[in-house]
Amino acid sequence: MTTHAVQVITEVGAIDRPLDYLVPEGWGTLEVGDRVRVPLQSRSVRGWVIGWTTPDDTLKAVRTRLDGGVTPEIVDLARWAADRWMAPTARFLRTASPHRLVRETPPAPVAPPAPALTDGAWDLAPGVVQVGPTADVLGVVATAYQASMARPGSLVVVVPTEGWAQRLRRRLEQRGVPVTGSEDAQRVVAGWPVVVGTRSAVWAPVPVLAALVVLDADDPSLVSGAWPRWGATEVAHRRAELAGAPWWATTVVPPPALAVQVTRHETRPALWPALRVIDRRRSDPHDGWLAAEAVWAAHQALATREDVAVAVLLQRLGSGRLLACGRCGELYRCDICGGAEIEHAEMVACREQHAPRPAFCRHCGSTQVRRRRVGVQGLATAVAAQLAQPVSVVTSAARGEGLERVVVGTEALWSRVRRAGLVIVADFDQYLLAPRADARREALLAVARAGRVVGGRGEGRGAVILQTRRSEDPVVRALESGDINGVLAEEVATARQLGLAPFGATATLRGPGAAAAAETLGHRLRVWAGQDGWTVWAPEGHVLHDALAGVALRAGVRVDVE
DNA sequence: CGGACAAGCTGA
DNA sequence: CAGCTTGTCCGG
Repeated sequence: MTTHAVQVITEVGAIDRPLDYLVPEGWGTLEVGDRVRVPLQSRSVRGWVIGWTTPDDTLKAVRTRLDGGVTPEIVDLARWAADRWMAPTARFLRTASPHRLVRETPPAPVAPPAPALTDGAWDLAPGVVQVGPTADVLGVVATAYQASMARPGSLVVVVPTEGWAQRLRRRLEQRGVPVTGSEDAQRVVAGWPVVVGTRSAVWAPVPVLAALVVLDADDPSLVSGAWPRWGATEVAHRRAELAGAPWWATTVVPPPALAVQVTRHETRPALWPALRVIDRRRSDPHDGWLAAEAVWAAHQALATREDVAVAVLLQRLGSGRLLACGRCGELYRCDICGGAEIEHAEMVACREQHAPRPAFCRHCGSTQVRRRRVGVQGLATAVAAQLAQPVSVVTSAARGEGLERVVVGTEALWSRVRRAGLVIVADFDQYLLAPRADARREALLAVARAGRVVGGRGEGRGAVILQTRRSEDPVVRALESGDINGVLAEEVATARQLGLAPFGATATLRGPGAAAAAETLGHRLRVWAGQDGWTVWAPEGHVLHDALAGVALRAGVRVDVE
């Protein structure tokens, strides 16, 4: 059968519907997913074939056929994602399409048995596996590789960072597995047995998908930072479903939406780091930034480790402000939300202004207030003085060349420090009291990341020190025990109560037209104003979706579907 | 997105 | 009423 006309999605995102074009005589067939150049008014734009249609002599003809197309399966996936995140299909097709042109395709090797890998397989049924932070998840990859060998096609592995992808590729190569990066378009299109890459790798246009793995599925870098805010874990789930392929995901601190999908727990206390909690209400107020016990532990680590010995973590840059009682050391916290209170005129109140009140300590009644200004730079100076050691500062802005043996920084330091003898979380309360819904999860994640750097509990391993004024907090208690499931269950319960994902759906409207759109939606759904937009809530995803259908993709309104 | 075209404003 | 800006529409 000869194909005479095709439906094309163009790169012009604002159109976001297929336009029909004739296929010139003698071209043979165009396939779904092929890239083409087509005329559009006076322009010539690129696009993707997404289907066939009946020819009509009013139609214009396809100009040229281009390299670098995708598979029909990816076209389906992109259309699903466009619906899910209310964004143009072309956005996702572009993410999926090879960036460099495919010249010639080398034949892909056949996936060989790799005993050095598969002997370590965990033998898990497909699903979401909760693991401890220091677990070696190569066992999950091995399980998936074994499963992929029993089927035609490629195993695609998605990890949060490029560094992790490189290390994983090296380990797989050493075990005799033919592996390629997702950026190597030639090999991906040729159907290499294993493809490893970061977020966008979930779109890798391998000819046939045999199995899929997402490692650290809860990592925020698996969600796009820019609009549309699509998440690789959800895309992976859907892609595996569409392809009928098994998929695995690992998670250390699953958010509620992922926690309810966990099918297996491979976590135990030994996989969490050894923890020391220093309650600063009970330590000497003259100690300075680091409590005496933390200084002592730091000197121990410096004496026993050659490389980076001590990493001191502080969550935020200059902006963090906390009030504490000048007499008993109790923190000023909101009665209603538990968030940190800061000064507003003559009163103190949390960031949401729930219950402004005069400044006095709830614990001891003292009106003596100590203001604590928090910043990495100031902390670094103080730590250098306390330890009498040179200190490196690592933030997302400032990342020096070589590192001293003591490193002070924000979360950005994890990208520089892979091993350390000791991690000191200078002010764990900044996590616990952060005015955000997932503050407790972030707190757990911070310790999980620290754990990866110091190792699990055991002889000769490092430790994590938490400096806090809330040693009785359930999060601190859970981390001490090495079992966070109680806290995770609480988070799920809270999400259920508040109607957060997966028990409800929210989207944020931004841009000049957002206020008007929010006004209209307010008749049917709950709508409230946030810091930089309007949040719309519905009890179910499809209700929200139907309501937003008229708003999304309209000029002046940008919709972020969470 | 970006071109086409209509409607509105300005100056002589 | 030419010449320019601003807004709305629409593409195969």
